[in-house]
Amino acid sequence: MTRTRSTPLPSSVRPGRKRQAVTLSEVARAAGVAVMTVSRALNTPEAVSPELRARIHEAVAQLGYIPDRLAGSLARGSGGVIPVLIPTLHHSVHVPTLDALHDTLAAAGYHTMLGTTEYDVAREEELVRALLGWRPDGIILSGIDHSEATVRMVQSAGVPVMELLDLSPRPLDLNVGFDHAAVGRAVARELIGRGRRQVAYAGSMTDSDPRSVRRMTAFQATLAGAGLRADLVAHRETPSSITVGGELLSELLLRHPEIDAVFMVNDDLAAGALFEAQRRGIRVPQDLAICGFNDQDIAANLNPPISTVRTPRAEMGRVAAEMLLSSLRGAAVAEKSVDLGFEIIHRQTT
Amino acid sequence: MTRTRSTPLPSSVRPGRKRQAVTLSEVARAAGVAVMTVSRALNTPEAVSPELRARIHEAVAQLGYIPDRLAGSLARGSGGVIPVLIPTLHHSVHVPTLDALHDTLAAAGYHTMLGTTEYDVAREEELVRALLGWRPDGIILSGIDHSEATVRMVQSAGVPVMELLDLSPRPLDLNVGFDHAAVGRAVARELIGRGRRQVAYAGSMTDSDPRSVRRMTAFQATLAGAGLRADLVAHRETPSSITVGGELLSELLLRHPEIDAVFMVNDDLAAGALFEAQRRGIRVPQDLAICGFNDQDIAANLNPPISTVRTPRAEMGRVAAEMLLSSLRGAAVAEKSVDLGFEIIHRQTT
DNA sequence: CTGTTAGCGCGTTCAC
DNA sequence: GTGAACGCGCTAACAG
Repeated sequence: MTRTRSTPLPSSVRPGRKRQAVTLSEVARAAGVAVMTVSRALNTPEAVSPELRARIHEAVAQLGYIPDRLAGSLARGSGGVIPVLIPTLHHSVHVPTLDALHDTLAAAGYHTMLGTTEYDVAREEELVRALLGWRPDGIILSGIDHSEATVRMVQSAGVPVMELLDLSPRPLDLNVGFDHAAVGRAVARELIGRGRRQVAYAGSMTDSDPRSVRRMTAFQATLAGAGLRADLVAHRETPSSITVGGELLSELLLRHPEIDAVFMVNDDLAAGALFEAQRRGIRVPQDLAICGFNDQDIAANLNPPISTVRTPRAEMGRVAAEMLLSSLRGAAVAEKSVDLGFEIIHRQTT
Repeated sequence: MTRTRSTPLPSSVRPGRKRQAVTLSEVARAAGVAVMTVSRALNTPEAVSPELRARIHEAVAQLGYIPDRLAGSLARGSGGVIPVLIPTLHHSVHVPTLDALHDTLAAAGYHTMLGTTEYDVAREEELVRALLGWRPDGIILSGIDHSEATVRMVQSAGVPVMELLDLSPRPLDLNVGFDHAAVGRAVARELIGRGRRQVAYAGSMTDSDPRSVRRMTAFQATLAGAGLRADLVAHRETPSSITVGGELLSELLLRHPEIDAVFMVNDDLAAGALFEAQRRGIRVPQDLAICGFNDQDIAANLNPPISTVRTPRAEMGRVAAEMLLSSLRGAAVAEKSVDLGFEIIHRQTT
């Protein structure tokens, strides 16, 4: 019994599968060469004689052949996809990171598969399970808080794993981010240092986002350590926005009219708080200091410009992608974990 | 000659391919059933007896088996990926659209492959060629301006094609967007109707973004049609931002101090222009009317709130994904092309 | 440099 | 309800 049919069915008549694309063997037939030669002409052109190469490329163009990456990846054992799991797209904070990630990976020929966890470890686990099915060359996770199953899966996937946005004391593999607790401490100290005594905290996703929790906890601990109240807090579980910022300040003012400073943990919240203060005739920073977070475009441009914390949002993406790529190239990555830091930008609202 | 080896090599010793993941047959062996039974237990559980199903699921959990989607897709003939090509991620205007798209597709079990064209049709063509290699179930393009090769490729891919963000007189297949020329006309008429006579236009990516070109051209034509100057224009080929908005207004004021209105084609530009006007003591809207575009968070919240154009950014993503999905389910889509419209939001800057 | 052989891991088909 | 064979489209390994 032979495996080659003397008269292969034309693809249009082939039963079952709904595939119709031009295949390698059709190109081979058109060019009058073996399948393998076409494969080589496409993947390692220098290994094929110029004449054949020309004939083959002509046939490829003629037929509009597009290599099947499913088949290629299956045969090769891996195929150039890298899942990127970011927290959310309902808000644009993570866009610069995603952008840098995608840019850098795409430039190296990798395809990005997008997933959003919405700050839910169960959802992350489900996504990881599904995406690992594509036999990715690497995987990029957000944060350092994962379910046990997630950890097990990515560890046994046998590919580089990047944990992004946060710093882990014990990374699964690669890790790029900055220290969110340190942000909380630094901002608290900054506000205290400038003479504030009734210091409030306002944020969104403070329950579900572990990084947010770490910032807040450290912030409160620092206040308490300085003998100040640490319970002046308002928060929402909705994405942040200018509008929400105004509402959070109103809420704070209603419950604690005595506050003289507030850490609004995102610049859009800070902007909203600033506008609300201006509507109420509260002088900023004289009556109330406002500090934002992330150093987004809006912070520097309002009047007065808002003090904030510069975070390495794009850098994290770029550096993470580069580390993953060099790990993929087999280079031993010197630093498995890198802290990209942050910086308090003092402007006119504190 | 037989195709089955009596003693198959353990995967760890298998030469060449660097695959290590647990396979169906390993699960089958562990559960003491045939490969096909495991496949069934996973894909059509009702076709397998409860006892076997239980044994199989146990083995799956035990071994940490994750189905290989490359192999599955290859065998099945298609595999649940949908490429989404958006213009750019260097700016967050397109994020709500991408978010809605991804959300809706993910909920239906499809995986999103991300591509950014950066307003370059050659780059779009390259991306389409590469992404079509994954034998996607559908494809989502931005805009209606493509290279001939792109058109040829997507048309012969035999899958639904969505053109998003703009309206085409002759869609390749599915189409969701709104009329950008109509926006230009409407804003020009609005400004003229409010008594403005020296009406300027300022935008970014005005050369490379065809939708931007259509807005500007129609805007200018409407001014000219009303007997007004249509050459009061400033633009940049960089992404828009608050800072750039201020710079564009400065440029306009330098060259044409007589302007009494300006259409800043993005809300961040409009915000920057407003701030710049405030710094210069120019009264808005008395001395200068400012109209933005996109109705982003910032527009409604500044003081004064900025008049703008509400565009259906998230709706486009949702509707497009839903249309694609119903097309995928074989439902004949009633309307191949849908205009989601726009709305001028009059606030206090015009 | 070119062709041949033997799978990659899974689903379809058709027997039992 | 279960199993065996066969092929999806492509590439690694080995001949020639």
